[in-house]
Amino acid sequence: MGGTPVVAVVGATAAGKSDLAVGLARAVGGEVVNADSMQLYAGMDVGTAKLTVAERRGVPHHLLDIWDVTREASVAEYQRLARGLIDDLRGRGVVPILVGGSGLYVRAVLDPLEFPGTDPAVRARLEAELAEAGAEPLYARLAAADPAAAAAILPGNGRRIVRALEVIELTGRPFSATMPGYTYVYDAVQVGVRVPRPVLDDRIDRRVGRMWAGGLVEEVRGLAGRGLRAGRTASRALGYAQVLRHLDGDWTDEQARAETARATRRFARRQESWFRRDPRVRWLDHSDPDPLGSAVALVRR
RNA sequence: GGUCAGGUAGCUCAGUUGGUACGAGCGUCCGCCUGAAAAGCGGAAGGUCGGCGGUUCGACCCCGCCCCUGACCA
Repeated sequence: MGGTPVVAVVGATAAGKSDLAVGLARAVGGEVVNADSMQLYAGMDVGTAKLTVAERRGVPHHLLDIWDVTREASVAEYQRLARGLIDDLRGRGVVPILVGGSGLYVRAVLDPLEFPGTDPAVRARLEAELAEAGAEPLYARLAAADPAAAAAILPGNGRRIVRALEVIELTGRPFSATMPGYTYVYDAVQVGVRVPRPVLDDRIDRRVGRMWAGGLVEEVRGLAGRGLRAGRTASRALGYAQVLRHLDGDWTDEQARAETARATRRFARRQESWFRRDPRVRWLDHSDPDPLGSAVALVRR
């Protein structure tokens, strides 16, 4: 604690986080730290609505384009990078402005989350078992080994069951299946950006339209040549997954576009429910005539 | 004007040889989320079964008329 605060701009996709962050950075002497899991990938620009250099208006942006699309994402790795960077910025008296809609990533930075290690071999073995036998037997094993974790994880969620079993096997200790309380590890303030559903849905629609007009299909085609399909995380990104299906002949261009918009709307709902839950988020009122001014006030307190 | 097909959840459609709609997918709303998180998992709310009459102990399923949609014939 102490020193410059860490600011986080959160909210659903297309709500207007990026622009607000740039304005905020210019107003309080800050630099932007990306907290969007997909903008970490180099080459994924159009589909992630990454700000162009011009749109960044001179504000340094960190943690963009640092991963190759073939690499699998990792919250733990992101946490290390982001915290290192934040310490660095604060040391220089710069206000770190974390911006992104990846809720878990934001919490991994601001809250005391500790990620137990991982082991590719163990993981692969459990995943193979999941694919072959389904979640039931794995869940039964988890229930026996760690009742508390099993109680907190739904029986059908193979993904979380596998991770829990992996942690137990690796550490010999129970898996913390529930999030810690809302406690900051830094002096921090989260600014929430949100707009009414109908407005958000409309913005999403138009944004997806702009992505298509802006060459998303070409971007994906290019990335496909650089191994996008082999990227476990990147290949599933909104827009990218759908265009890949289009390129594979499963969907028409129009279907891919419509599916992208639909999936994005659904994603935005999940983001809202994630951030809405955090009582510390200071939401900007949609009708606020001067959202930037209000955000600056929240930061300066 | 005539023939045929069809009118069941917001949408696309199942379904009951007459006995309280077993509905499904999508959408909507809500919740969960500790190394894939733009991922993954779960819950809920929605139906006068086109309208009116009739047959029947009982009709969404049978009969009649009407309305609407589509195709075809004139």
